[in-house]
Amino acid sequence: MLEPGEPKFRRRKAARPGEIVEAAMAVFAERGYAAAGLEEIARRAGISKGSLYLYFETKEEIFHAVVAQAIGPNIQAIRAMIAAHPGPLEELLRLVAERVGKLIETLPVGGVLKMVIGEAGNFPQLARVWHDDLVAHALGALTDAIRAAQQRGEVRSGDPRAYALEVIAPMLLGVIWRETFVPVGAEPFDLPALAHQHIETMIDGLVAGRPKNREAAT
Amino acid sequence: MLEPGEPKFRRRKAARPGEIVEAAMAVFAERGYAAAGLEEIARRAGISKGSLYLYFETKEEIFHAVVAQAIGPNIQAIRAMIAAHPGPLEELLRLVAERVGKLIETLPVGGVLKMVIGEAGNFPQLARVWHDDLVAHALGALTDAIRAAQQRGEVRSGDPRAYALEVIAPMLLGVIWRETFVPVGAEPFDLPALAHQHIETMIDGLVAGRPKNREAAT
DNA sequence: AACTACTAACTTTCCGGTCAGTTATTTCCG
DNA sequence: CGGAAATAACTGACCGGAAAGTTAGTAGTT
Repeated sequence: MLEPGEPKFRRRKAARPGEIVEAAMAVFAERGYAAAGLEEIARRAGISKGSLYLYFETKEEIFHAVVAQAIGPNIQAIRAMIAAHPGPLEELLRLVAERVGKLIETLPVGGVLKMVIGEAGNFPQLARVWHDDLVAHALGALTDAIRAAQQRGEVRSGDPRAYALEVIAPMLLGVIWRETFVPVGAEPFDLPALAHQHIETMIDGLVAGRPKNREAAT
Repeated sequence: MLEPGEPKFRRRKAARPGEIVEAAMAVFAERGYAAAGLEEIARRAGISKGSLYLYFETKEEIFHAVVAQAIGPNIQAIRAMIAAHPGPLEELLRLVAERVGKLIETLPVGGVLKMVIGEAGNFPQLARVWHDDLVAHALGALTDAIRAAQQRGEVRSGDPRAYALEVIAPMLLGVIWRETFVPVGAEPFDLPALAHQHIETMIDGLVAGRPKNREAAT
């Protein structure tokens, strides 16, 4: 099991926190906060439970780090989308669909989303951070873009914030579906295809003075 | 505190199970499964912890009862909608919007939804029941209606199951929003209004050979 | 040889579950 | 009809296990 010259551990102070957060994200996503054991997080991170406490004070602090880490890259993606949206709304929506469709396929955002939803009652400050730093930004940017398009006469009237929710909801629910029901035998959704189809539907429903597509594009 | 003739408890065998399930639903919805304490459930139900075990074997059984109870009335609502859908798709969609918009305002379905999402990893059989008995029915019925409308040439081509998800997603996400982010200060959505606006948007996007609304209706 | 990242066994706390005893209610008998 | 005996709904103190958190000592590293 252990080679003679093989040390039974290595000192790698710098690399530990990242490894711990990554392992914790996986376990939290699978089990939820309460049912996630520190022993298992430590095992997956390749260290002992005691070592966790060299880098984090409590379990809750690990949880915070996981949520914070899940926010970071997404903020980047949102800023990038905002920066690229001066054109007509159609373009922005298609861009959103493509980016979001790919993001949710790759990043483990689904598991974290489940956690935040499930633990919002127990850790309100966490839900607040997630909302203020990520969700409100994303929804706000989209709302602003839709409101601007309305003022240009490009989009029908109606609550722009509600329109923004309508745009992103199927993708998010698709992620939740994948995490919740697919493991118990439900038919999965092709998320990028869903995103694409939904945006085309919404464009035909939203955009004023535009000939409707007869066929949904591939 | 206690009047002389006032008994310190009453024997009300018949009424207990319902009261327990109702109290448990509230606590589970607030705290999630693991963080919900039997002591608190008992307190809110007006009995002692020991009495819980006169009516349920384990905590998990209480949890199952809560989920089952949350499914029941919704199944009724779905069957009613299916029964009333022979007309054109527009009518069905408006009916769905109205029913769902009202259901989610009144029933505590949001809390249960949170639970099922959050605990799907720990109780797969629960997620399976929820899916098979409720979600798959609802989505399937809507998918069938959309597919039929496509065959009548009433609705554009595309994956009908994805269209069904697109239709219901904003309402569900609105409920999740209310349960997750509104308590920490997020702007709430007017759910019936959201449902109505979304259906009108989807109709304009989905239905073929139909003049588009210029204005979103009230 | 000094330093400290790291481990593993330990302590503490909490909570689901149990049970012996208590009290409201019903039944039965005088 | 009234009071005592029987019944079972109910309580609350207790138990055991699991998991968060601690620490004394070990072993890589410099």
